[in-house]
This record gives sequence, C-alpha cells and structure tokens, in this order.
Amino acid sequence: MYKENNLSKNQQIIFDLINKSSEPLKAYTILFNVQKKGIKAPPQVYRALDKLVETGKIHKIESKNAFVACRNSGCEISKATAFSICESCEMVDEINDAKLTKYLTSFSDKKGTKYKRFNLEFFGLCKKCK
Amino acid sequence: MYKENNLSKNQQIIFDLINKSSEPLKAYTILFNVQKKGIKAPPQVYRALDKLVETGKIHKIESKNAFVACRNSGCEISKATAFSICESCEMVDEINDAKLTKYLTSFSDKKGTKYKRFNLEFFGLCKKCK
DNA sequence: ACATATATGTAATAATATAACATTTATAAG
DNA sequence: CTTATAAATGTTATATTATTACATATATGT
Ligand SMILES: [Zn+2]
Ligand SMILES: [Zn+2]
Ligand SMILES: [Zn+2]
Ligand SMILES: [Zn+2]
Repeated sequence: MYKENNLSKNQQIIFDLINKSSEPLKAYTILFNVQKKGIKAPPQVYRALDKLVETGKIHKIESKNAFVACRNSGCEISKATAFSICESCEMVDEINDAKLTKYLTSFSDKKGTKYKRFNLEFFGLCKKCK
Repeated sequence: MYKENNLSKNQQIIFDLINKSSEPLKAYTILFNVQKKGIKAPPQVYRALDKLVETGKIHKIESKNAFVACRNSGCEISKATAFSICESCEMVDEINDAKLTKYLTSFSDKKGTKYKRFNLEFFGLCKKCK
C-alpha cells in the first residue's frame, strides 16, 4: 500500500524543529523545545534522532554533538556526508559537491580497501566571519 | 634554553598509555588506567587530552569519543586528519595519503571558500573483518 | 628575586546518551 | 474482523562524557 508520510509523530515533530533551524541543534535543546508538544524524556528524542539519521533526513555533526537537516536531496542514505563548520559563529553548511563525493567514495587506502561510508568535516571561517 | 621533552608529567603518562594501545581509548578508560599513577580526577585527564590534541600528539575520533596516538609524523599540527574505522571490530587506522591530503587541503567550496582544517572518517570493514 | 604562564589537585556539577520495561499504535496476513 | 508481528511511544532510572570553579604548585623568562 502507498504510504503518504513515512515519519511517525515524534519523528515529524523533531524533524520539523531541526529543519527550520538555521543552526545545528543539540539533543537537550530539542528536548526543551518539544516539551510543549508532549515529548518529555530523552529516550523519545534520541530514538527519533536515531531514526532520522538512519534514514538520512538529518545528519549528526560529530564534532558538535548536534544535528542538522539534510539539505541534499541526493543523500537519503547518509553514507557520504561533508560539512563546512565555522569556528567563529558555529554555522554549519552541508557540502554538496559531486566531484568531492566521487573522489572520496572511490578512495581506496594503501591496502586497497574501499569504504562504504564517510563523514568529512571542514573547519574555517564562514563568509560573514572572515 | 633547549627543552628536551615538551610533555608534562600527566601529559606523558596519558600519552604513553594511548600510544601503546592498539585501539582508541576513551577518557574514563584512561582515567581508570592511570589512577595507579596518581591521576585521580576527570579534569586531569581532559586537560592532558586537550593539550595532546592541540599539539597533534593524539587525535580524537569524533564518532567514538575516543583518542588515538598520531601515527603520522607529518601532522603535528593536527589540521588534516583522516581515519579508517572498522564497523565490526572498532579498529581505527590513521590514513596517511599525501594525495588525499593535498586534495582536501586545497578543496574550495562553491563560494570559493577554503578551509584551514579538516577531519575525515571512513567507515567500513577492516581486512580481518571482511 | 620576581612576574607570569603553565600545570596540577580536588570537589562538585553539567551535558550527553542509554538501559530496561510497560504500553500503544501501525502494518500485514489469514 | 482477528490475530500476529513489528514499530513507535511513555516513563523511570542510570550510565557516560565533559566542564566549572577554585586552590595550589611548578616551570619559565627577566
Ligand atoms: Zn545530506
Ligand atoms: Zn561564521
Ligand atoms: Zn596524525
Ligand atoms: Zn575489523
């Protein structure tokens, strides 16, 4: 049967919040902001986050323990992610560069091993902060 | 005056532990293992870790909140790091690939911005686990 | 000897994340 | 519709990771 919307209630609430945020959100910031919607405890937040990461709707910025909505319609599987992170204002942008993705996806190390997933974080100053 | 060894006592103890480990170590694992040497509290561990990361002697594996010794004599500044991480056995290897480093160091995004630092984590299966 | 920066020791607490278990809701099959 | 199964939710407690704050000590340069 055809499924109109694949997000559950909590997942949708949390996705909406992250999606409309201009900056990465931390789990407990999310928790605080969705308590008015009935989501009261950490596990509810973390479970939704896990699912959203798993399906590529959001990504975790590992160096910040924070989450951003995916801005790249081509990466539902979340296996090839790259971000630019401003060291001054904390701004994060998802990088969508086909050449970069191709280069890294096809990268093989000295033993010839290839990898099925990567995450790349660039750090510097954004345009505003330069 | 000439300085023989640039690590303080706590820094040296903690570096030695990480350096002889075959796997990434977490802060509280480190704490547990150096208590016999007189390091008794988290701030002592985290301060040493911060300094060691800052000087490039160790690196933090962000996706694991764990630390490995630098195996790449050329990256004292810790501004261009890449790792391969086995999803099965947790093994981590630092990647030292001049071409990759060059490619990423000279990468500029669509707005022409260049970045002064990056961290790249590849995920897959190591030779043993394949 | 003095000033300054770096490192240490210690207690308390903050921030991030998971375990465990009961219950409910959605989906699919018979 | 009924039943079986999987997915999601609610709730309490706890585990793990990291920092604040403040007192003291050690190293470094003049
Ligand atoms: Zn994406
Ligand atoms: Zn900025
Ligand atoms: Zn290194
Ligand atoms: Zn392995």
